Amino acid sequence: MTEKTRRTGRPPNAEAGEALKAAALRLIREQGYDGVSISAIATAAGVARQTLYNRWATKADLVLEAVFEETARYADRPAPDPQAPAADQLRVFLTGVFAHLGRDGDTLRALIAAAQQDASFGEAFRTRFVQPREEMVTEILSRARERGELPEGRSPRLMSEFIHGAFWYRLLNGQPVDDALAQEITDSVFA
Amino acid sequence: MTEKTRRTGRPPNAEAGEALKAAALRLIREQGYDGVSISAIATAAGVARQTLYNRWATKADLVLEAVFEETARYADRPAPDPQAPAADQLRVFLTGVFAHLGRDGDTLRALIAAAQQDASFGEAFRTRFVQPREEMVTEILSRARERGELPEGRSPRLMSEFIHGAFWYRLLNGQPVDDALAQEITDSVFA
DNA sequence: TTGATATATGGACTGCCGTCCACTAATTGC
DNA sequence: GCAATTAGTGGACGGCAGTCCATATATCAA
Repeated sequence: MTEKTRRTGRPPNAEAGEALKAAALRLIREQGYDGVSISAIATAAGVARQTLYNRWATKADLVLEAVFEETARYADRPAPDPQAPAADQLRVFLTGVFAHLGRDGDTLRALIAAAQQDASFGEAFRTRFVQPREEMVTEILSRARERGELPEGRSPRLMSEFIHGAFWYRLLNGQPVDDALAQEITDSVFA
Repeated sequence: MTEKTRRTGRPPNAEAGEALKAAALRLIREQGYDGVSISAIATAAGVARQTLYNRWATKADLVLEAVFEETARYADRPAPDPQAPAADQLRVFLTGVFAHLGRDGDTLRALIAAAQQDASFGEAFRTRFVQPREEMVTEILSRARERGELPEGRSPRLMSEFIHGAFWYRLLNGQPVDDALAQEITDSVFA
């Protein structure tokens, strides 16, 4: 259904898009998400403000894409060894996620806030960011269930919601999201 | 330390404050939190914009106070019977909280978002709203622990974080926060 | 070459925010 | 009554958001 290649018209300038994403990440790390205006990003990238709007509807959409590519570049997710004990898999996974939050937690908090204020961005954020991570945990727990490592009466889906809820709650309330929490969560789920 | 009564000067017009809170709640229910500007609230209340700023630093501070008084008016919290089984206490408490979210969940989501964007409001929101509710659950679970109703190896504090995290996560991701979730959570905590 | 199509730019415009100011109004202390 | 103090009003200001537009630019199709 979708046209992969446009047949005509001036092609988008790829450099402009890359410059915008790079400028957004740089400025936000320097001045915080809310301290950076769309105008400032466009100016820093050396393009017109309208060019940014041509690509993304909001600052949040731009930043989501930039963060997404950034994490992919650093190969953020070493897939957990499916043979290891499920508790270890979960702890390793959470440790990795929490380490990322230590670097970009403020940006993620800002994106969660943006998702509450803009329904269309919220949809994109959940689809591209939230659900995949929730499913990774659900999958670890489902394998654990099959191998009898997860105590009876615990639904992988509900446990995954609990786990994500716990660190969202900590993140959004300014509490530490660290290795100790990863250990506590893991102990609690498999106890 | 704080002076309770001012000795001199024109006294604040109590009606203006009440009119602002009432107008804020009414407009937000009609048009959504982000659809209502500070100017619109002041206009609807029939006062100058500066009068609103004299009382509250941000729209979020005004709405937090209005919601707070509103829930107090409707006597939102029938204290759970401390003699009942802890599982029942928890389920009743969660059912009550979730019913409130059905009415004002959108406003609460907006306040959580505002707390991420304004550190000073975040502090007030957590102190006045989040912590008291977290402590209520912690207390129910602590009593359950003393009476041997809470399985060993489960910290009331961590369980309370899990519980609140679970419904925050649902609320912030547009998933249902209903009686079924209250039942699931209760079963899971006491299973 | 010419026309159709799509992007890039700079500028304009409205609305709101947060702040500030001059002025008026209400209250207390002397 | 009068001065000091605080609250309320209306208006101004600069900054940013989001939208729109005229114009220039780049590419494809005929």
